[in-house]
Amino acid sequence: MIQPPTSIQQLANRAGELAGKTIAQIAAQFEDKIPSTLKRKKGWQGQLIEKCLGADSGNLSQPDFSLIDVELKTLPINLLGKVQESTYVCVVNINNRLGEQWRDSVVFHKLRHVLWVPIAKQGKDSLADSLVGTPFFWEMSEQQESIIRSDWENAMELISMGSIHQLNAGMGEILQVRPKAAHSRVVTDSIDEQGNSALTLPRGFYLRPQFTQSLLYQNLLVL
DNA sequence: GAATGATCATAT
DNA sequence: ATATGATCATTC
Repeated sequence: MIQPPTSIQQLANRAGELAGKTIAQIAAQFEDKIPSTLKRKKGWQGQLIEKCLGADSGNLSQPDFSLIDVELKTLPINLLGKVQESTYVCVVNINNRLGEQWRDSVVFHKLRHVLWVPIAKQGKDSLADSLVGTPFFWEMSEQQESIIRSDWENAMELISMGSIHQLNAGMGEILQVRPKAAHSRVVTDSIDEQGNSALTLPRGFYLRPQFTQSLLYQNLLVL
């Protein structure tokens, strides 16, 4: 068990050690068996990096490194540096904390300061050979915040009106809302437009790949 | 090929 | 049931 980092510098040092290593090299330190595919182990890579860096928040709704308030995100890319997937941020609070302010939201706290760890897959199924790129820190700028805040407020507005059924992945310039559940029959409590209790599919907030791609380009990726 | 909706594993 | 870690797979 690696201790949680007590300073940004300490985290930066640890993260820097990962650059240029393969997943196999990193997993070897923990004697972890590498899955042949992520098909049934979708969170495996992210959790491996968490272990290396000392993330201590478990599944609490707070940034991964609790002592320094930094969130960790792995960023799947290809060898050309192209982002391959959207980035999950957190669950959408559908029937809880309605009326909360942006700066008190989980989205804001998680995205305020993020350590991105790019991971490049070599081929179609070579997890072990995947290369870790140069990790980089990102602090949300005022301009970025205004867009993300607006995306968040628009989504929360619909939900508070009981119109979550109108929410779809096409909305939101940077932050979008998509299903987040074990399968499509899962339901969670919500309210309908008449204010009555209702059931709906759980949703999550995600960052569009276009946005994380721009962050990557701004940070001179070196593999 | 990108984007949306669906899904997988695990911890609490 | 709901939070974490996400990617898969079908549709557009």
